[in-house]
Amino acid sequence: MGRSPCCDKIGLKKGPWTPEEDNKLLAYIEEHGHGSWRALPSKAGLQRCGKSCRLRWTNYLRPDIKRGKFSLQEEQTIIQLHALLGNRWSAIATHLPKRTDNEIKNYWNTHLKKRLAKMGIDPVTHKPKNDAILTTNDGESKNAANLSHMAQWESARLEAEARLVRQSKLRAGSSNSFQTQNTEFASTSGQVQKPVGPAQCLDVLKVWNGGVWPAASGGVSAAGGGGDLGSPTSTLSSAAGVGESSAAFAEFVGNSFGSCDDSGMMKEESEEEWKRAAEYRSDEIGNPIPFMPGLQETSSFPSDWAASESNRQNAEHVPSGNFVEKFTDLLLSTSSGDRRFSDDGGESDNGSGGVGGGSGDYYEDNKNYWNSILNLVNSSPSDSPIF
DNA sequence: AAGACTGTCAACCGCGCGACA
DNA sequence: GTGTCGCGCGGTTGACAGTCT
Repeated sequence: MGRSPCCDKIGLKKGPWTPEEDNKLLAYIEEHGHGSWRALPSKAGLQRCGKSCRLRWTNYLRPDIKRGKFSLQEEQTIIQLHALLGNRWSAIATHLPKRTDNEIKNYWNTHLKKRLAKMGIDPVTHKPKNDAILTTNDGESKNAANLSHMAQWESARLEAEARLVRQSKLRAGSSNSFQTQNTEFASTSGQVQKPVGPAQCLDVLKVWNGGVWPAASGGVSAAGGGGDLGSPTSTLSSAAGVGESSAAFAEFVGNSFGSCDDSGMMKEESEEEWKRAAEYRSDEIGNPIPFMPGLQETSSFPSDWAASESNRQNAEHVPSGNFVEKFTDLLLSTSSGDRRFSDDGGESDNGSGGVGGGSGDYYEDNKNYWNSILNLVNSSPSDSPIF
């Protein structure tokens, strides 16, 4: 229903745009704005459908488009946001203001997806392809299975919540409520009672940032939602379960590219670097679990599990030592310049290489990681359809 | 040198949604 | 309540360029 027939008209040109057509379109939009896309072609003297004009404008002619190679930072952003948002390219594009969704989508499909796959990461789920990873720890297979299930469930639910947020944002107009929205959102599933604004998904990260680090906070804290944070249905767990593994991975990958040039652009050929990153991962730890630190030790697990002393011990059995420490070490060095040897004293712990001693730091590092995401989100345009 | 193969990316297609009559 | 319009989104295609054999 409601299908626009505009592109079915006979006589409309398809295919590549000529410079003349570009000029016509540019000239018209500069003078009149695009107005109704459907009406534009005839007004501008173009034998194109409005849809084609809109695409040409938004993907190519728009003056604020940045073309050329993606920077390392942009790559990281894409991977992180893809982990959180999936194939919602327009949402991702709002965090890369000078890139179009089409460009990001193409870049993902032609570069990033393949690289992730090469490293054994499922580019869809952002999990290691070898699910046995999750079951290698004694007695953890059940939790892992539940977790996987929850992650899928949460992913779907996050989608719905994001939609609600988006709808409410539209209703609220382009108000300045972005920074002032409540923090109720992240508490429990089914509690999207107040889809009042775009800050709610952001609050997921804020709550995550604020209180879900069991070891660091002495248990699943109650930021925003009381004990419900540990609920298997919390949005939080979605962000953690679905997002963090890949996000952590993204950070790792990004940081493992020490060969960026001064402009922040990745040098050719990063493929080799990715390979090395993969080798690093497997060689150093012999177990890829640390790529999913959040899955192992965060509120993705039910709170009772996370709070349980025995399970916490299990969590500490997660081989989060060398890799995680190196990972977070790298992470810190990237998110704030090379600070791995600086102020917070992280290096001393990292240098120890001890798993147990690094546990608290591990949570801190995860927290830092999500701080980076949070910063990313906070610095994103306020009209982001998602955040 | 030439054909085959692969990678890239602009553009198209189909669908869903909100606004509106 | 229903149908139409207009738009935006994500998936896919196909032309072109570069690389390989």
